[in-house]
Amino acid sequence: MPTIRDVAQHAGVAPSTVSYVFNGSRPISEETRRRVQEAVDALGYHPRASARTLRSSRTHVIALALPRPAGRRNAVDGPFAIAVSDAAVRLGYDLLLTTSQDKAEGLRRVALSGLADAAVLMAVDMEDARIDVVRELAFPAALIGRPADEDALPWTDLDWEEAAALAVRELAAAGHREMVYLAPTEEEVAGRRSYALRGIAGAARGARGTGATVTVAHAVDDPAEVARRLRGLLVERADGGARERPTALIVQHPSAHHHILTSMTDAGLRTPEDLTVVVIGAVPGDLSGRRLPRVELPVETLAGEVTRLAVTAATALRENTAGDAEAGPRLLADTVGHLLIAPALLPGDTPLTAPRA
Amino acid sequence: MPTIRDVAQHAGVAPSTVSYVFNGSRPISEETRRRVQEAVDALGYHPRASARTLRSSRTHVIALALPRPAGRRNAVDGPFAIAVSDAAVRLGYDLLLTTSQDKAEGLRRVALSGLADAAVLMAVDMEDARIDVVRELAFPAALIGRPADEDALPWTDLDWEEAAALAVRELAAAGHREMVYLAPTEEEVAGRRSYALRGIAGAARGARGTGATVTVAHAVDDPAEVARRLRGLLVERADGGARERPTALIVQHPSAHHHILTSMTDAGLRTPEDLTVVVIGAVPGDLSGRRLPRVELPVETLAGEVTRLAVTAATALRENTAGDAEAGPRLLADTVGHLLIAPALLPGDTPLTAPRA
DNA sequence: AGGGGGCATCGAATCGATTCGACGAACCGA
DNA sequence: TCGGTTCGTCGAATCGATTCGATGCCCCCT
Repeated sequence: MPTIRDVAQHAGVAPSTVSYVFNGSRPISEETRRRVQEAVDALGYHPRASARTLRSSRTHVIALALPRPAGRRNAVDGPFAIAVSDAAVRLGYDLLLTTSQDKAEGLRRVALSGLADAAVLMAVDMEDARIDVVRELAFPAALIGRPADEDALPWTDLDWEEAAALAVRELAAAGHREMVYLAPTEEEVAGRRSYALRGIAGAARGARGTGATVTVAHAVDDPAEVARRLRGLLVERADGGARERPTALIVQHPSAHHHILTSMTDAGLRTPEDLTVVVIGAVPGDLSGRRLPRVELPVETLAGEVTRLAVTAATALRENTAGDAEAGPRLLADTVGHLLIAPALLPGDTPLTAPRA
Repeated sequence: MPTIRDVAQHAGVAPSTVSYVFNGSRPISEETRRRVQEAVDALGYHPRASARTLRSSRTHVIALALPRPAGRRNAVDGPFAIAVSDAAVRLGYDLLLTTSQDKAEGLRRVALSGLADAAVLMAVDMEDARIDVVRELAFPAALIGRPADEDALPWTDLDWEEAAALAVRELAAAGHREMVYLAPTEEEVAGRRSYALRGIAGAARGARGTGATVTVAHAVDDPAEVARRLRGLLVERADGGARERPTALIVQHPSAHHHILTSMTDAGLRTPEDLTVVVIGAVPGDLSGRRLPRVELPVETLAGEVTRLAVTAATALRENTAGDAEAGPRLLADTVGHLLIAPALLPGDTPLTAPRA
């Protein structure tokens, strides 16, 4: 494998000159540039990433920290990982995928061994151990998901609260009085997953002042069990009919999106005849069955923005901490900012209007 | 950030001694080992990956080459990527995710710049440009998917042909005479995707000698269109009833798995009353609706094996080419071997037996 | 004619680990 | 007591780039 010395020799210049040709940090004459380029082509030269990194302490790699709570499979992790990778490539970075059972361990190792310039943190909890890790190490990072402490690090997220509120408001405006909010699983709520708590809060907020009532139920991964819960809420009516029968269902759990129609069929319910169904957080292009009204999760947008935020943080840290050891943590704290994506309620094949009175 | 020199100084030994403590390549006294360990803990030392790599030319990174044909979203890519990452971590490697529109470009860059020790290639076509790239560069690689040239590189795959044949045979044995094989999309067949071609071939093979007839139809991503095709094949009967009505449906397209039940509902078909449905290549735990009889795609197994193959190839190449420049390509050609996973037909909630005569 | 200032390039130091040859000490057998 | 091992450690070279100070050259202005 040829090195920069070989190229220099072949072109009749010094190695440093070849380096300048590559990264343009000093002026180079057109003639020299051409000769170097010829040598590069002739020898098939490609710079060794490790040498480059060792000297310049830049890796051109972004780490994606993907926590993997044992056994759980998440429908959105994969698309997100791929979208972040695409975004990174567009910005001239490669992506290192860090999955570890222990949420913080892999991330700490990657940061300490200098494998990446910045990190993107997925599936953020309200209080997330990884946030403490990157702050302690003064490692540039950006989050997909809105943490409780909004000023700790740059982040971007869909405005889940407004998404849920929007769905409730629109359904109320269309005449629904009783709705069911099928929220993420109880485990996710107990784990203080940001999007789960905010979605539920938004549903309550959206109902306020409309006169509509929203009952929160929790999803499970098993379609049959979802069907059973739906039946309990919508058909058998535990309260014996003291309240009106719900006419709208809002589904936030990603794994339930896939099979909600099947679960409804199992429960003996049809849409839109018996129930208007709105999906929140649908992965674009991933909707099973008929196109339901929905708020999509803007995967590409979020991935693009979070990657940009991470790169910006890395750049800011590199440029502003030269010679100032204290600047790092301070900088990460108030750098770069946040981006909350406003939800849009997309129409489906079925209307929002309430089923017959 | 402390370096190996700082640790050496703190422990009162030479840097080389610290290195030996870390990677155990020479005997170290218990006393020295303890002192070094203390210094490491006291200073919070962690070796810099780039320096390590530069000197030893080992990265402890595996690249995952994930081709992204523009616009197509694949339900299995994400789970595979995550599973390969898990497997890599278990073997002491990190995973670099390489997605590029142009299938070979990212891979070539990663190999040439020495970012990884080996590559795992996903979504392999029968003839795949990336195979030529890694062979040309003598870069250790293993494939998920069975290429036409089986001896070019190590690979592992589900035996799709046998999976389809198995499903057909079992259905025939249960009394079905006419079946529909809902295969991957026409684009995938035209692109010579390995699993698509082999599945279709297997369906034909499985029918041989059983007296059963298998009609191949192609899936599409749009559930409504799938419903229309099912109706054409199973209800409206283009041939005007010259043949018996199909009683079994085998679904191989991963995106159709999600919504096959909804599509059937739309087509006015029920299972098992009207039609026995078998799914091939289901992602474990991802089945929507009732648990249909199925051959699962052993994602964890395949990911684990392909990672092992890639690491083995890297090790073999490193150990056997010392001083022998010609050995590389030759070694990759006949090293390590293949692993074809035998399919298992898992029972669902519904039996395989034919609907009423 | 002489001095000042850019421009283009060179040479050498440097990043932080690994690895190999050498060397002192301890131990063994003859 | 002496030569030969073995064990544990050291020192120095090395991997392949980047980066900075120095330098030569040409041009322009006074």
